[in-house]
Amino acid sequence: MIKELILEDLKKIVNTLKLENNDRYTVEEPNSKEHGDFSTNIAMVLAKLNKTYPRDLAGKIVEKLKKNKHYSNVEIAGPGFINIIISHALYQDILLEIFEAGEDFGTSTYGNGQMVLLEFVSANPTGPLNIVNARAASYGDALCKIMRRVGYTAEREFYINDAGNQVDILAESVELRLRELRGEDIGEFPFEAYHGDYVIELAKEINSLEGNRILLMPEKDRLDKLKEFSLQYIHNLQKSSLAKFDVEFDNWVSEKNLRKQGMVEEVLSYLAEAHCTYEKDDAIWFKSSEFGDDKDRVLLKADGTPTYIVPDIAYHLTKYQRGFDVMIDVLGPDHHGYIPRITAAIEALKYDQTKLQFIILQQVNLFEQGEKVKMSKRLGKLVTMDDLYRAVGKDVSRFFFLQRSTNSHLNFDLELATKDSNENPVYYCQYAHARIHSILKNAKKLGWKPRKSDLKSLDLLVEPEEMDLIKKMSRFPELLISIAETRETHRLPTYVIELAGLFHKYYGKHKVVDEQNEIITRARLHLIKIVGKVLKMALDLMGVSAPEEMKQKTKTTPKSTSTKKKTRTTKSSSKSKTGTSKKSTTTKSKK
RNA sequence: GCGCCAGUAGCUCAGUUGGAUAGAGCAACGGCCUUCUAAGCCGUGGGUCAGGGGUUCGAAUCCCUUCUGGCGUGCCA
Repeated sequence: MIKELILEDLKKIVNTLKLENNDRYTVEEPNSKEHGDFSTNIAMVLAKLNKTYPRDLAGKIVEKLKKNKHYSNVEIAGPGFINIIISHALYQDILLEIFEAGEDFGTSTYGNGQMVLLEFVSANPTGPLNIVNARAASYGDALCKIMRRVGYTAEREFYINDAGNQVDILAESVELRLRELRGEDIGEFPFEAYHGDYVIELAKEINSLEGNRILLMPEKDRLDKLKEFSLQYIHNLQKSSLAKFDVEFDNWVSEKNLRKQGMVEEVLSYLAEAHCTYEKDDAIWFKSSEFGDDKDRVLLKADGTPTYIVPDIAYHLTKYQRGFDVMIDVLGPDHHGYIPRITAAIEALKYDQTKLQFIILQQVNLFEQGEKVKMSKRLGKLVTMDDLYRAVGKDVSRFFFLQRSTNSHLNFDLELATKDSNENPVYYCQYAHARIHSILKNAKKLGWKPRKSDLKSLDLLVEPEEMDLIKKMSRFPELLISIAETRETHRLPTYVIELAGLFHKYYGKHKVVDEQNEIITRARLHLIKIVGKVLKMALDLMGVSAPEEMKQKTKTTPKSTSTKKKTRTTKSSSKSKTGTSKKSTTTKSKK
């Protein structure tokens, strides 16, 4: 909001001064307060072009900027930066704008209604969702919400690989467990089979519903029945895990259905028609190396069955056929080799490849007692999304996952998160929101509720901390746009932490409710109420709740052994017994 | 071997796409609760931005190169 304003003013000045322009200059928020509220490098960028020195050019621009009432001070600094201090009046106007925007604050038409398809999670239906799936769910859902907010028409889609080799193995695994359950000796459980406990649970479920009826069926019927049952069971399992995270999908696409519709054969014939296939060693190959892949890929195995590539290509063709402008695949870390294969096919079939984009979510490493937890689906050793939910809950998980940029590995210390969640920034943000509501409640007791007529006295807000809050809020709309553009959702949690921090600071320094001064109290109530709304909006977009009061869990029973309590007691004891603190410092200095 | 990603404070990570003295949380240390919720605030210490070279007014950021870690490189999905 403010940035755009300054950029516009600069543009006008460039015109009136008849400067050569390359539009390369920017307006930034300097990290040091001494450099003003905003600063621009325009003089440095345009100096050479206009055959002058940065500081000379800056002087001319500053002269013009100074005439604008929006800026209370403008000065030249360093090699030719122009530092701008925004007037209180402009901040107050912006606060009013934010108030008037209400629930629509941050919404925009930036996306122009473009149709976006977000595919994420898409886990194999052979087991419960794991930690990476949880990360994908948190990411995809948040990105979808943000993109909708800035004017895209976005849909969330889950592609179910409910056909192929892995499903056969699942059915066989279940059968073995079922036989075992009914007292048969199955020998050693095969290495290839799925070892997770959920397979045993699944078998129990079948046993209680069907007894040994299925086992008596002829082999083909038996496996089909087991397959069908298992897929449904696991699908429900996955769906319920997602529901706990408040993640819902708009579409579920089944590979099995695509195959039924003859898509596999269609893709094979399309590629053949495009002269992109050949036969070798009894298999049909795709000349993907001609389209940027490392090597050619098998489409149809020697045994006549298709590889996973074929239905996956088919699936992506349906995305194109459904008319999306942008299609985003959110993939796990082990799937980046998959990208050139799919894009090769898209290119071979002459679809617009630029519409298909990929986001790779890097690995999630779990740590327990300082050691990395090895996870293996095959061996059934995995930490599930449900485990995570039980350990830390939805809010902490989602916040945590969103905080990291997609292409950095994420180390998740499960023990730490389970033991004590105080160090989670989630609480810091939620607490800010709860504090605001608490203040509003207290003001209400005095009969002071924010009224529309109070808006006239917003000019009483002049404290630097108040300006900081407004400034931070004013950047919310552009932040959402830039997140939608870059798909970097991790910038939202960062923003919330910053805004919450500014509020906590404000809270510490200024008392909002001043019984002696109703007018200023009312102005401040408006301010914090708006801050609360922006916090809530941002948290909503992340799928994190914004409670109006915090459960005071540290102040409960004396039995409670939370770390916070411990640190507090040690602190107070070191206060009273100075000896202990001295001891600890000496032991430290020895190191 | 080749490809993708990463390497920033003791730990976990940001760093507004090339800007000024590199930040936050946790951990450590010191202070602040008869005052709107101390899950908070204020202060202190902590850095060879993996190493080297280059590009320019200016580099954690861009280019080259070396090292380290993760992943991929299936007629598995």
